[in-house]
Amino acid sequence: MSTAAAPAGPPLSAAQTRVINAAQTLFARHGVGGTSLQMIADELGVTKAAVYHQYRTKDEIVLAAAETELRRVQVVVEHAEAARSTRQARDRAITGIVDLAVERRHTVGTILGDPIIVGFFADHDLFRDVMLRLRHLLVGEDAGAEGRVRTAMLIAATSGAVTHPFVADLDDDTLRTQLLQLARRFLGLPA
Amino acid sequence: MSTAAAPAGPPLSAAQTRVINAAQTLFARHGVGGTSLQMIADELGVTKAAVYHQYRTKDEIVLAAAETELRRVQVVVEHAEAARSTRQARDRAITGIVDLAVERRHTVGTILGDPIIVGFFADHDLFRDVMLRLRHLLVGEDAGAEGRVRTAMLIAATSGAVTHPFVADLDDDTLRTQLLQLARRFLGLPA
DNA sequence: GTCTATAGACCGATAGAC
DNA sequence: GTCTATCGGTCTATAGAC
Repeated sequence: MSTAAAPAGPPLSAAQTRVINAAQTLFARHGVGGTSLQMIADELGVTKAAVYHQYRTKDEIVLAAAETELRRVQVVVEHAEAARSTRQARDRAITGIVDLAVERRHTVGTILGDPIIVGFFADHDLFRDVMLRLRHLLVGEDAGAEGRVRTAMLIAATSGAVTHPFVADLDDDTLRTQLLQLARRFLGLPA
Repeated sequence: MSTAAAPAGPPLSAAQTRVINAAQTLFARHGVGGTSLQMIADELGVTKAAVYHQYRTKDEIVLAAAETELRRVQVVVEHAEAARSTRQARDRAITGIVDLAVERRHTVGTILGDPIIVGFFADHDLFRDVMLRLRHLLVGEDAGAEGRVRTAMLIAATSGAVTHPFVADLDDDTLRTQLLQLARRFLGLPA
């Protein structure tokens, strides 16, 4: 359905994956700027030097953590693009991002909203590519300001609502059901 | 229409207001954890000691910055509660938060989403009070999970969408018009 | 209300042994 | 791949002069 973009970087080693997982947890809890390499090392039970063996700078860790999150969205987009009809594609896209937001409700919102990561993504080719493809799936060919605002609202609503205190005591299934239903309605789709 | 809550704290002096304004700008750009007192002092053209003369700790600055933002929402809520009909009240609420989000599109999203500020608000009485009253205005008496998710989505969509790259090149008026229209539709109101 | 100067902890990052 | 030890710099916060 479209030329698949190359992955954002080489696959992560097991040790790198552990570093990124710890970093994402801490980024969500303290923000990117409030998370130190010492905290990441402590979370893993190793020393800072061991972390520096996997990544040469903190910025590399931040970028890898952001791209790991982005790649989850990329997978959803590519699965949707492989659908047989535009109706099914849109359905897969909306279900996929809702699932992702609920599954990662304690991390996704805060990480993607962090100003440092927003800055990293501002000139990030893969980020732009994935977002454009997601928008195409959700609202079709560029519908001007209305389509852009609508997509931005849906993405912000989905990834942001899951961290709101109002929904803190809802279990994952309830949250997912409600999010999906309201997201569909927002796009003017049949429930 | 309801018992007005007391303000979150004493009014700010002119010097304190300058500190908080500088802090909010930097929080939005670098995150709360990534903003130092030195950066705030530099932004104001004074030394750190001068800033410490206004606030005794960095936490006090963070809290005051968060409460300043919260109080803007409180003003919107109280103006809406003073309406003569529930229909007018809901209209004022939705218009007010959209206006607020657009007016402060470069700060509001990142500040209210920052994990450190989310933590401050987790046990914050005024925050809870204002959010509950806002929910009551938007979706009426507690409608269970559906009403909670709906309110969380609308708040996240409004405050989060304004920072999304998709809308970066839209002028304030266009953004406000589209946001308002889509927010109304999301609540099932006539356009 | 602003300054200089400083204390003590922690920051990101590196060197080199095992 | 992990460690100890260390570098220079920045952090929050305070003391005290003007």
